[in-house]
Amino acid sequence: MGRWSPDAALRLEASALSLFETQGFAETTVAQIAAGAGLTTRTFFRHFADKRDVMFLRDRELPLVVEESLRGVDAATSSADAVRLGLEIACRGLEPLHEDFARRRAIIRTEQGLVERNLLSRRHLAGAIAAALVDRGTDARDAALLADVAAACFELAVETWLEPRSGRTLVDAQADLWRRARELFDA
Amino acid sequence: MGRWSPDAALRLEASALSLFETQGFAETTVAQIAAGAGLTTRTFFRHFADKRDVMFLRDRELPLVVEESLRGVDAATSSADAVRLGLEIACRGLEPLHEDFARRRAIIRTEQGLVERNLLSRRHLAGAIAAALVDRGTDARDAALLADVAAACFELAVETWLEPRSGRTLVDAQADLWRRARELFDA
DNA sequence: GTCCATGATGACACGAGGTGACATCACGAG
DNA sequence: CTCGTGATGTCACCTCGTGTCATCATGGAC
Repeated sequence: MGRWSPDAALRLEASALSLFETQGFAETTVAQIAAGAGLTTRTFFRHFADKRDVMFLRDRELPLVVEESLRGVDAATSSADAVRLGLEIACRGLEPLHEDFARRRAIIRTEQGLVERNLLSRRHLAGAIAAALVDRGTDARDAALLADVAAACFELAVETWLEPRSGRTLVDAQADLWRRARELFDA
Repeated sequence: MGRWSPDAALRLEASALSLFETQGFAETTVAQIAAGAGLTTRTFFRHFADKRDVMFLRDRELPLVVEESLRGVDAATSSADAVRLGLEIACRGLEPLHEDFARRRAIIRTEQGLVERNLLSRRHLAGAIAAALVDRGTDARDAALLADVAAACFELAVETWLEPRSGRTLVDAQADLWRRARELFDA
């Protein structure tokens, strides 16, 4: 590997998060972020595709986790239930990160560019879900539809989960929304 | 108003579309787009927030149209059916624009930044739907969920509609997906 | 122990995106 | 005719993001 701290990306993320919180996203320069991590601008862009990307480091593995979880679900389960269960398993691992998610969410909300990037992150999640569904035999079009709905549920669940003093679990909020979706369709 | 052609934005859009098709998005400069429309770079940014935005000029009024359509639906109709019907009405107006949508979609697919921006456009649509639902008495959380699902259906319907030689109507594809979504939930 | 391949980082130059401030110029109202 | 208005042009400027090459510590080959 090399002698350099193996956590350059993490240091950059911490520096960015702190600066964005105090000065705002637009008012913060990539050079400042890099300096805060003891690195240079050029190195920042070796770890992140662009300035916004530093806010989504933690989201990179989520699609992989969900895909993995989904593969572990009994093959006899219906597509819809499989997605619900797979997502539930993945959600359990996120519960301890509540504080971190809340900080990042607060920043994301302040900038349209970050909202956009968050939507892309959500789409990557939907893509992973759809891929896993196709692998277990679901029709491609159905998989895309179901994955999109699932990603929407996930997003709204996160929103509820992060509400100050909501006291609710991510898994719980997720299950609730899933139930609600079914009711809305039956009505 | 002034003597200047009132269609500066349209000229810029046409110039951009043409250049993106021949050279690609990344290889095209805002200065080139502006020159193609007989304008300057500065003027481009008076009409569009950024370089990507020029591809979404036509999407600006869609949320308004959908919101309008949704308000016209009988108040006794269920939320889910209201959204489906409102979207169907709006879709009818888009049918003649098939060619235009296809051109833009082909370009959007080539660039992640444009895909992102397209997701934001879709979110604006969802926001408008949710707002209209809340106005007719739907619970806010249910409205957000339903609007997100509707936007997902719309997106996938557009995708099907634009498939070469699909021969399908946008309204038809939309209805089909809506039906499919219900079936997937019941399974 | 020495030498070398490797991989992360630094240094530098540069094009392009995007904005603020001020000038310009044609039109319509009076 | 004059003046206000609104869209555009001009210029300066900063930041983003990338290509390119140099640097330097590490681990393995010998």
